[in-house]
Order: sequence, then C-alpha cells, then structure tokens
Amino acid sequence: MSVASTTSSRLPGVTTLGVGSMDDAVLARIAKALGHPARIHIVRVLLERQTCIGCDLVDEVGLAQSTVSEHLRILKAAGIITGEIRRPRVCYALNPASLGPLAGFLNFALVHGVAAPLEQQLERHG
Amino acid sequence: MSVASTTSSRLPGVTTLGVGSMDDAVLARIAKALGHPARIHIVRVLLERQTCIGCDLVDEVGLAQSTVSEHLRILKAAGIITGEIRRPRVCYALNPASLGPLAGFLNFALVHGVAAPLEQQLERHG
DNA sequence: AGCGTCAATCGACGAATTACGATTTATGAG
DNA sequence: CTCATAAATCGTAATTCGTCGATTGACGCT
Repeated sequence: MSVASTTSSRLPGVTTLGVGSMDDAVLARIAKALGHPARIHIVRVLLERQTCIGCDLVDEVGLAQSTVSEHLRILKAAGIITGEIRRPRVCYALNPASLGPLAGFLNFALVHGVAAPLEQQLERHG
Repeated sequence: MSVASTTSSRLPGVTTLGVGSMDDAVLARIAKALGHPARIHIVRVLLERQTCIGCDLVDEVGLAQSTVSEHLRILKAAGIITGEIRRPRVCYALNPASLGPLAGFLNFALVHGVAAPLEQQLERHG
C-alpha cells in the first residue's frame, strides 16, 4: 500500500514517504508522550519562548516540581525536548524534528481521509 | 504570541489559527488516544481500506477480541473513528477531521520550531 | 424457534501512570 | 566554608491502562 511520494506536505522533517513507512510503535511513542495536558502545555511554552527555561516551567504548569520534572523526563525520553545541563539549571528546548513522523502520519490521514465521502462513512460495508 | 494566521498549511481540517487557540486538554486527549501501537495500527488499517471493517480488525491486530473492542472504544470516545452498527457487524471508519487539531499543532511546532537555536540541539548530547 | 456470528461488556489482575513531599545532588553566591 | 537554588530521584499512594477469558446481547439464517 502506497509507499508513494504522495503530496502530503512540505513541512520540515516530514518525509514524503507513504504512511506505510512508519512504525506503529514509533508513532505511538510520540503520541503517548504528548498524551497529557501538562506535557502539551510544556511543548507549547517551549514553542512560545524558544529560549530555554528552567524552573519557570514549574510555575507555568501548576504542578509540583517533582511532577513537572517527571513530565520533562518523559518528553526527553521521547526525544521531543532536549535538556542542556547548565548547573544548577537545565535549559530545555523543543526538538521539532522529533514530531515529524507523527505530523506526517496525521497529515497523511487528513488528506487521504477526507477523500472518503460522508456517505461512505455511513453506508459502505464489506 | 498566539493567535496569528501564520502559514501553517492548507490541509483540510487544519485551522489556520495560531497554536494558542487550541486547548491543552483537547490536544492531549487526541494524542493519548493515539498513544498505543494497536490503536495506531487500527487507524492505519482504516486508512488503507477506507471501507469499514468489522472483525477483520481483530485479525489485523493480534489481540483478543475484547481487547480490540476496548481499543476501538477508546478511539471512538476520542472521536477518531466512527462505528456504524449493522448487526451483527459494526462498520468502522476513520473520522479524519478529528485529527485536525493535533495535526495543526504539530505542523505549527514543526514550522516554528526549526527557528530554535541550533547549538542547543547539538550541545545537548552529554 | 434455535443456531451461529460478531461485538460489547464484565470481572479480574498486573503493570503503568500521575501526583506529591521529602531527600539528594550539584552549583554558584556570599 | 556555608547557604541558597534548581533539578533529579526516591518512596509511596491513588488511579488508570492493557489484557484476557467468559458472558451477554443482537441480529441474520435455516
């Protein structure tokens, strides 16, 4: 099925390979790491102030320091953010390229999913 | 920053509003629903054969019927798939529009994230 | 009516997640 | 050296997740 250079988008980091080229586990890992409001919030903050932040994150998301640290660990483990140690601080930054696979998958689903007429979604059967 | 009609992409379902217009909880909910290999796999299968499938999904993902049913329930609850009851079968189909918010957020991160200081990403490995 | 098929639900159980406070580690400042 | 600060880690509790087998429900057939 379609390992074709089908349109998709020309977003940086998004391969134009078909959806079949991506591994379920890879995509799930990224999605799972983003699957918490606090972590989405962290990514958003890192997006706004690209300059790294340290403990400001703790103030931003209204959770305990240890909890925020854990969320940062999860994001880091997924490769979504980077943490440059600068004792006693740590400079966090977004690693946008890591989002490429999931973004590519979703874009693919978006452009190829709408091709199905509404009636098909309600009427078709095998 | 926030609500700007910045570029992004012209993918269907992706609003051109800024990243600030999306709620953390909404994005996290979609991401969480996709945060499992089996569910990614289901979405992919639904993408390939847009025509809905019933029990074929159980064969596709190699899990018990009740487990697959649970994954389908989660995807349905997140609005990612639809299930048209056609006794004794159920016709599942992708609801691509539901992926729009997350796709938009990731695209935004992708295009706006590359501007981040390069040295941080290189210096990071330690 | 009775059977077969498919999907949902129930109950169970271990594993993982989320959250917190307390502690520890590592610096830089005074 | 001592103190303050920032981040990670530890221990722990509550909750959620993932998975399964068994059961139930709802049809279409014969």
